[in-house]
Amino acid sequence: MRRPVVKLPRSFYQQPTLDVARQLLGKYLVRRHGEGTTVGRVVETEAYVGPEDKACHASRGRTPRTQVMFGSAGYAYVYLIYGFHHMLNLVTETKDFPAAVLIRAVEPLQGIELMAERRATKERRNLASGPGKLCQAFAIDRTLNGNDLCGEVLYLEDSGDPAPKFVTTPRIGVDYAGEWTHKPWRFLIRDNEFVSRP
DNA sequence: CAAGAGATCATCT
DNA sequence: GATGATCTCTTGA
Repeated sequence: MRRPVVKLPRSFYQQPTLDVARQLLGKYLVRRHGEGTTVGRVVETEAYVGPEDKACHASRGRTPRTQVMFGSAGYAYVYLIYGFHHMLNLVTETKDFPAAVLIRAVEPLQGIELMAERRATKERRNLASGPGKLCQAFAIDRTLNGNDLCGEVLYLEDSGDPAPKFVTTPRIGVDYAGEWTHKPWRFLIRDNEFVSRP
């Protein structure tokens, strides 16, 4: 049923972060796990771009937490926020330039029962429509921080679909970031019901 | 449906 | 010691 599997290569992540964030829309997020494989179509992303971007964690310099973002492209940056929720980011661009794309929502495609179990809900629309929700549904936590996205555990696939129509908005939850708060660096597939919010 | 509160902890000052 | 790149539940229209 599924198309030829084309795992996104490292060169994909080495592009400018805004391009990566846009091109990720419509791609498939694949998570392999002992309990089963889960797959979702990326419908919402956000770009965090470099040391100047006050919303980007790396704007406060290189720390133990942010060092993954300073590394090479094509690795996962996963951290815990609010003491509850994990966030999945994909490191982009070049070594020593700290940038990443946050995956904010996916449309569940495969392993839906497993997601429903982990999320304790059956509503397909509520399984992965938010950055914390999708990490729970896909069993993504800090143990995957620094994980190679060109490996076998967590990676993106080209869906083969044409690039979807999309819209942009300011990023969510970064009101503290001054002028950077308003950058239209959130990307979402237009009229998609699986986004975290319109 | 909108708004608000509370949950809970790794990280950095 | 403060603070989040959030989610869920409760309240009240």
